[in-house]
Amino acid sequence: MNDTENQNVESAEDIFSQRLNKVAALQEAGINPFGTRFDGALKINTVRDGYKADSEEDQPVSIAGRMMSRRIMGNVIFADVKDSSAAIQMFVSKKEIGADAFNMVKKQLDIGDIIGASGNLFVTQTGELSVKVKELTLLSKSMRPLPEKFHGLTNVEQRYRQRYLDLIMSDDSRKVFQQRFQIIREIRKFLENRGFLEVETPMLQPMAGGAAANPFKTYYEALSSPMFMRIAPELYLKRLLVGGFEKVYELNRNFRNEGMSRRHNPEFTMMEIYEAYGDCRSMMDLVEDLVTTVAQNVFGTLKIQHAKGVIDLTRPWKRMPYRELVMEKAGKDWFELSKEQKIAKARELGLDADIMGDWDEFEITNEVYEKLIENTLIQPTFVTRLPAQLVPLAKACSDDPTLVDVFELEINGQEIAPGYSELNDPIEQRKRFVEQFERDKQEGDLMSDKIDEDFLVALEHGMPPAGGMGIGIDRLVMMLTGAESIRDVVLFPQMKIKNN
RNA sequence: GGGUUGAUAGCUCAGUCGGUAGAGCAUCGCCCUUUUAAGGCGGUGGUCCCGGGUUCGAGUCCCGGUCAACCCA
Repeated sequence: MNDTENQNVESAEDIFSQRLNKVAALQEAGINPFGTRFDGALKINTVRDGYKADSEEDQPVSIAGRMMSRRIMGNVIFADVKDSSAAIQMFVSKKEIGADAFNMVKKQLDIGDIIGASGNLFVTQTGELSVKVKELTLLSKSMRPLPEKFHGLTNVEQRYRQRYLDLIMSDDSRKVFQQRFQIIREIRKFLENRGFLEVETPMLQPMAGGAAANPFKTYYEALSSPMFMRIAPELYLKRLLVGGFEKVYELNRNFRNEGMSRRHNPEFTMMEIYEAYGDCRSMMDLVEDLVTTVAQNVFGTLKIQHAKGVIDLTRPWKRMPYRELVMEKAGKDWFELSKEQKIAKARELGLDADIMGDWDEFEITNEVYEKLIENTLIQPTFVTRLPAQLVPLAKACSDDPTLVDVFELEINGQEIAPGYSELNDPIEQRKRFVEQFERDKQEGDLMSDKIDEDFLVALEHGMPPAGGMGIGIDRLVMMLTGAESIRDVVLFPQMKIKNN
């Protein structure tokens, strides 16, 4: 076989096959292409920060990371290496490391390989801080090519399905997730400092209660019994209030068997907080304090830039009764209008009134709220005193039994957190469960086929008055990072299975 | 569930009126000791998302489907 033929055979191979050949060649040369532990590497940002420009002495460093790009200049190679903290340029010269090692780097290494390198820091003619490599160790051969270096991975679908590539290529994307987990850490720290206990309650439940949502259904073989993935931890956390835990929270996954959208993922992270002897006002104070502390600690500011403008989290946040917001939008006399007049007015306001014929009046009012008011609440706003029909698990307002003593925190036109003065009257609670049960049965909702008797028995033993609150962590992260889609703050968002 | 838009090389994208499938990056070979979206010369690489249809001929036109993004419910 002559040289030309050899070249053709080799070049006809795809990239994966070429890399298999390189792996074989490396093993032949006694080099493990999938290396082991590598000690002594500094984080690259530490290396960069530690460089002394005016020093005459050698500045030896050791780094480890992924080779992101490479420029071969004959007998010298420049390569950019990136770790979780930063990137730095390596300078590899034949003179420095010898012909064999140099040829290994030139012929057997690829962009995407994970390497360890040690050498001395210096600055190139063009002013780039670099590591003059004395020793280079292959830590893991990459068998597949990285996305294009300049544009990165822009295919949205692929960024979600192969998140690791997105994380390798996009500093912005990686930063959002680092911020997400910082936010969660700061939340835990904040609550710890205020004496809250983080608890864990069942995700696998015999009945999925605590919210109005469709659960995922599964089956427990050992008990021969259907089970549900939880839609909320609420009813278990309240049992803990009965049990004497006074300040508890849970921060973990909920599951709802509903559609996916820019704002919904079927599994999402929820935090619920309960404080005995508090009410929804103590919860408003708490969440204001919590969110501003977290924003300040993670982002160093209370002003968050969004597509629609700047959200200013500076306290105190606006508190507005629901009815006043509705009257601002739909007229002072809204609540005196008859149902027919309300429908006419709704039509006037631009809503689709044709579908409202068999609605209750509170539903028409709520349509006005949801369609015309909620998305205008960009700056943090506590919407308070909601109609009792909308919120079945809260205490009534002492001065008006048709309203409940709750809030919904709206920021950037989205509901971030609902908070309640929790219902601790077991007789009233039972009444509402029964009403709900009857209503669902009429509507043929098969999911709520029984009442949570265990929970009612717990309440009947006495639950202290309490404030409770839920925060959708994904939406909070969206709000704080300026993300427009929940898929940009969830590492592995749910996707349809793709058959090739 | 409905509407709109999209899917072409590993990645980023062109592809005209229906007539042999293109570029840049990556990759392979050669040159090159301070580059940094390095450069120069020469190659390899395609289930044009899938399945039908129209046509002498389909990446392109028509029908059905899959996946995705956005909007609406």
